[in-house]
Amino acid sequence: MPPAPHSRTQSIPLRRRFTPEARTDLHRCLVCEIREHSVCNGIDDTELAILAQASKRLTLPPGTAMIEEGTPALSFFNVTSGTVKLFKSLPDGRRQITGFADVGHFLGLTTARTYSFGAETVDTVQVCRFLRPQLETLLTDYPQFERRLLDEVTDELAEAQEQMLLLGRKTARERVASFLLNRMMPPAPSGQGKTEGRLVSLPMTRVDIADYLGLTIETVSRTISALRREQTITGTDNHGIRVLSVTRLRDLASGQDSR
Amino acid sequence: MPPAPHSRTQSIPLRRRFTPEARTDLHRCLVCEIREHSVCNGIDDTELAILAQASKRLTLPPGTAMIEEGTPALSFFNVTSGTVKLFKSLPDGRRQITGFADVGHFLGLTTARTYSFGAETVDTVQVCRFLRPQLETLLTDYPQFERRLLDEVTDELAEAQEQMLLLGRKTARERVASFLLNRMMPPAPSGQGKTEGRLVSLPMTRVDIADYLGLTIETVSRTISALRREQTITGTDNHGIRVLSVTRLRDLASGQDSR
DNA sequence: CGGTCACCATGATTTAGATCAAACCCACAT
DNA sequence: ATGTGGGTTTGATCTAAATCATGGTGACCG
Repeated sequence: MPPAPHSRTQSIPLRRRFTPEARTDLHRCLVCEIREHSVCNGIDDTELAILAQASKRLTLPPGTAMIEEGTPALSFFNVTSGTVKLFKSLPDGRRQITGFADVGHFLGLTTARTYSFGAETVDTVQVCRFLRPQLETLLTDYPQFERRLLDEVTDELAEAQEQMLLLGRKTARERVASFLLNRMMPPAPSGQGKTEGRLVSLPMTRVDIADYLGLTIETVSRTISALRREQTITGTDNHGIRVLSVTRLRDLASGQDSR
Repeated sequence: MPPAPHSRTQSIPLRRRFTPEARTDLHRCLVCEIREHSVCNGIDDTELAILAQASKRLTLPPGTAMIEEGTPALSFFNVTSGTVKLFKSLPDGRRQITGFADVGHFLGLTTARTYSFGAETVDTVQVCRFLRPQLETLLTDYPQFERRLLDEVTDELAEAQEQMLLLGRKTARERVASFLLNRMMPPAPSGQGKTEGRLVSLPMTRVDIADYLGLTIETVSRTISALRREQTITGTDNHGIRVLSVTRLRDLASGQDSR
């Protein structure tokens, strides 16, 4: 299903002169190491200048509110480093984190006038921000960009369905196991394994994990302790956990609990 | 949205020659009363023949398995009447219904080789089926079709996030109230109110509702009984419920419980 | 018309996870 | 060195919803 290149492209003034700022922006996109892992991959190398001018890079400290629930939907972001949490809240303060947007993921897409969700940085985050009208232009001018975005949203929806299964039907143990599994880093580059076990990336706090898994911090804490006790995971540091038995964790996550 | 009987339109002016079959298909799309409420709206009136030839209409009895989890993703469907349930399951049989696809909604979209979810008809359902390659063609040839689909998926994702909030953080009462609210039919066409209260469309069983809300059938049953007892809803028929106080239900759904 | 079956309601009891309550750990500021 | 505060762990108790159990209702059928 390779999306055929579409030649509907409106003549784009490529030979236009760039402001110095635009030139650095172009450079930014050219050397962007996550480009091929994001929606930006939908745009041809030769037309990166367009992309660069449509977006602006920002660096945000931990705990920055990027999107406020209910405010006008003006921006679209692409995460180039760090982790952002997306969430929805109830009037009394109960909160559900609906996902973590890591490197290469987008956020802020909506068809509504206002955002129906909030977004806040977990750690230091770099994003490229697109304003709404500029995103619209990219979508109509670059079919491959639009196609790429469609694919991303489709994947996002599949993940959301998986999370609904977790929230609606899994036990606390199964939820935590699923979570750790999902956040496992790719296997170490072979050769010298630093330590035994695969690393899990956990930049967020227990509160965030609890709000993501539909549990309380106490239950999350107890469950992680239990997994540690029974040697499924190790690591005393809260944000650095190692999976000792991936298969065991997989069994736990899908309810094949032997214990 | 009662699916009005197709009015037999007479001769349709055709510019090109179609096979007889294609001609009936074209007719089907031309008179399709839900077209403007679905992705098909992305295709121009003059090019409906393309759309008609890319799809096939099917009528399916209640309880038909349309999509089996894990099977090759070959089809894409557009619902033109009835209700389809989408779900994911765990090895031991626990099931989470991730959504109900009603008239105008699509199902079967994925970037993966196989479906990660199942789909089964709730009542008698009519769908238009597109095969994968044909869908791909439509997407690349008709940017507005693709855009429309992107918008649909984006909305779907927003709904999924709302459902995650429900599953992760709402009480049983709040879940049932939210569900009834979401499935309320549009307000009666003014004038003579048939009976008091707004009708709720519930073609599915208690088991389905429970699997959608992450509860057991007993809890769903008890909760509906309680709402009836306290005059928030009426209707003794299981599939025909009326909302007496929409505002009350809205308060319940968002946790502003006065009781 | 009596029997089977699918679906629903409701009561009694159990339990997984929430809530309540300390205490600990560690970075950092005074 | 000593508080101070955010984040975490662990234990004791409570409770919302699950589980277990029973009966009802109506559709369909030989």
